[in-house]
Amino acid sequence: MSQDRNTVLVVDGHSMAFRAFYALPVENFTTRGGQATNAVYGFIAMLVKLLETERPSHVAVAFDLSRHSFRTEEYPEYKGTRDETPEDFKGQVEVIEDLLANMGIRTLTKENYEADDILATLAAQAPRQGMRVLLASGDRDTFQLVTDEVTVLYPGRSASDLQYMTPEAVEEKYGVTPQEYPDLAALVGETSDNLPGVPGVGAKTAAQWINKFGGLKGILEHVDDIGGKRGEALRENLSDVERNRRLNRLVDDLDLDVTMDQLRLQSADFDALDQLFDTLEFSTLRKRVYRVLGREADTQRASAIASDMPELVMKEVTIASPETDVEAWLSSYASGTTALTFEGNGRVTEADLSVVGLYGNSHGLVFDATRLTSKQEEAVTAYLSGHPSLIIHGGKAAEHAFASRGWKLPPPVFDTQLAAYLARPDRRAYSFAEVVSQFLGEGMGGAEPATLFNTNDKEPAEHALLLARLEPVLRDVLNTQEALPLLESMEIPMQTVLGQMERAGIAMDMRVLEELSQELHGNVERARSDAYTAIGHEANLGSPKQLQVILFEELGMPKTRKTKTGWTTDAEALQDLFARTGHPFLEALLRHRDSSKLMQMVDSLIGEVQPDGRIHTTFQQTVAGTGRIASSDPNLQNIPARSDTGLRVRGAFVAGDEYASLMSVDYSQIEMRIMAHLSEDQKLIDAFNMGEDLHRSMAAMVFDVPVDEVTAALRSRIKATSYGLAYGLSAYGLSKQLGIGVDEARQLREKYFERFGGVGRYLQEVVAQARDTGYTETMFGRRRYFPDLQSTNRRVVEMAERAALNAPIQGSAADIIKIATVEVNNRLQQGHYRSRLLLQIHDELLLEIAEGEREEVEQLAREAMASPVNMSVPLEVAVGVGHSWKDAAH
DNA sequence: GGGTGAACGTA
DNA sequence: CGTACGTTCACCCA
Repeated sequence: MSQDRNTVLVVDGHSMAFRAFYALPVENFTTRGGQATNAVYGFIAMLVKLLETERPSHVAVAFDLSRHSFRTEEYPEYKGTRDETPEDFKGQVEVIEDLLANMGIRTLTKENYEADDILATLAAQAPRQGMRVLLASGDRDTFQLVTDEVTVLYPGRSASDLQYMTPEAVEEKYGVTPQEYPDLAALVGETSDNLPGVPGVGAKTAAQWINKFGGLKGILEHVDDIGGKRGEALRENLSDVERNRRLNRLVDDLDLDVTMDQLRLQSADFDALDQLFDTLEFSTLRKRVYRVLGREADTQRASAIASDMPELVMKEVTIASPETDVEAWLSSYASGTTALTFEGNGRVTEADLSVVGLYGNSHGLVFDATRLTSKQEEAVTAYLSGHPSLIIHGGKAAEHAFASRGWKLPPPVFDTQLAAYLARPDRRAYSFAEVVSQFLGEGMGGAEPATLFNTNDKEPAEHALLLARLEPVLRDVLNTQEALPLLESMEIPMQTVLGQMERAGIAMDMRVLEELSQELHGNVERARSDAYTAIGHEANLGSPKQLQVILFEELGMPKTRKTKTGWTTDAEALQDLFARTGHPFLEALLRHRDSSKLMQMVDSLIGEVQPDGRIHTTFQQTVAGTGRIASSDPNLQNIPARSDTGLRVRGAFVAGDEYASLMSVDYSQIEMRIMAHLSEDQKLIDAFNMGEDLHRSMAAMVFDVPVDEVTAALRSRIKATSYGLAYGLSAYGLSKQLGIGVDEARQLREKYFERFGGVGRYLQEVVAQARDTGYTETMFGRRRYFPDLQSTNRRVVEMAERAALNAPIQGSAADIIKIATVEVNNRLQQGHYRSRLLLQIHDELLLEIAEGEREEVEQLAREAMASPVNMSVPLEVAVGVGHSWKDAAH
């Protein structure tokens, strides 16, 4: 029986600590004694995160001994441009070494060599012992070490946000293989190492040459064949390039005086760690460190249990040729649950399918969808129409890709992408590689030794095997979160509907768009020339930097609110300046902003119209932490709805030729209703049940006046307060929003909570529970985790608190609409209506209505929308119908 | 060309 | 110093 493979994690200590040092503001990481701790904190946080997510069996941290190495011997200027090590950084490395020693983690150094050479040596050794290797380094030279067995974790935005550099990732980013990367680096140069490259040659050109001539060697052989300025520059700098290549080659055969076994995690000295953490004043990080160290035993047990499960293996992979009996393969091996992968494009407007991989019953099949015999193609068609139980990663994209070859892919029984999203909704990406890495703890190439193939042909089937192995792991995770019903009854059905909506697209009236575009171009030109006249010269009105010069230097206007880079020139600030100065430039500028923004939107919409006269957006099901759907390429969830001109854009979204009208169905105040239900605040529930205007009723309650005496001003104050609260608005924010004093805003808030005390209690409770359990939950059990609540940075904590308090509200609304969307679609299909869903805009569904179906569909939609859940307040729905989206508004 | 910040549209 | 998104532009860097 095969076990989980051992994994060794090797960290370049100096470079990762340095990254942390610059990523974390030292002001927030200083002990009372004045000792800077930002690098220590960032480094340990990064390490703990890796220990948690990757569960390596072996760990080592490599350090440079000094700046001096064999590289500086050859080239004394190596890394010569680096500034003196900052004062605050010194000493932190020693603290890190101290911590590591007491955590039971080996540190490694080698006289005359750099830490990266140690990484290279271990990366060469470990795979020979069947181990997987993770290298954490901020030095791009390590990319040359990447293989199927070796992944480099390279810091992104923050030190703990690591990119997984697999062979695929390196190739995608640089256009060359990991082995060729140092050739590229030699040509391009590395400023941080003081290694100049060929002037005028960037990564693009370098990759081009490498691919054309087959690496640096080939380039040097053909150096005279390269024309142009760049070729000349290359010839002039050959010695630099060759030197760069010598210096960036990592040494992978050092004698390190340790065996792999000595890199296993040793037992920690908790007494010593206690003392260290006390002086560092880390409390939350201490807990995380202890948890991950103490959990080591549990991990072993868990993997022991896992290895008791029947192991999925690959006995044979069939690469389809014209002679292959695909039908026989499918009936032998794909009658049970089958994992399916594909290569191609899953975007609806450019859908395309090339290679397909299947794994079922210990056997793999790979076929090129473009080269099947008609008999094989029919076999696949028949198979898919028999409702096979498929495991897929990202079913919507797969469905589009298969549709491009005329195949109808059934909804998967398990979608690992959606499952990973439900398990951890705050990750920004759910590529197959990342999900495999996170939940299987393996790199993409890291299949079982028994199933390790080196030929690329079999890769789709190997991936399908990984997919099959992923399924029970994710199923288990969702099971413990009780989120399996969310996957099966909400997300997977929703995915199918989203796919249908994407394929349907929405018809555009080009005449309206073109006319609007022309008019807006005119407006922009006029506003531009008015603006130039007002200041007597031209300028780029789209450049905040130039605007700041004009406003605050030339015109000497009072300074506005600060941003990170200067002073804001946003619309609100400009309005304010206009009110104070009345300068005509401001008026023209505001007009220009408005018109050009709209112009850009209209022009980009025109460009998005497909040959069928419709726009096909892409709905993103795994990007919003709260569970909402997002729309992109183009985003149809932010089409203007307020200003008059903006509304004319909505006038361009129309019913298609075969249809009679568009119908908009939306929930009224769904988030407030959810607040009422979840908080069980009787007064708020009463306000809804009064059946009158909600904000009016609430205002009457707060200000203690009869409903018909509520003025528009009072009503809008309460409306703003209500919505603000669901977002965690402060008294300060409320005062700004309403244009009243902070004291007055605070009084309003207090009065509000006097009347609606249950709401305040509920909101506090949500945050308290999030702090306690680490997550919030929607009405349907969708979780969102809030690790930032444990941050030492007050701002970060407060942001997390606001997000936490909003998550169950926004998330429950998202759940309800998902159920309603699926339900509307089901009823439309069961009733064999031609009318169909086109868009989902958070609390609104837009439908295309066939002639004669309007009334029945309205009835059906109303029922479906009201059905998802029984709450203590009714779900109210508003319906509008018209030729265009604008006309369908209500 | 890639990444970031400002600004702004929606719910 | 209000949540959740996506897009655009300018700007800075390499």
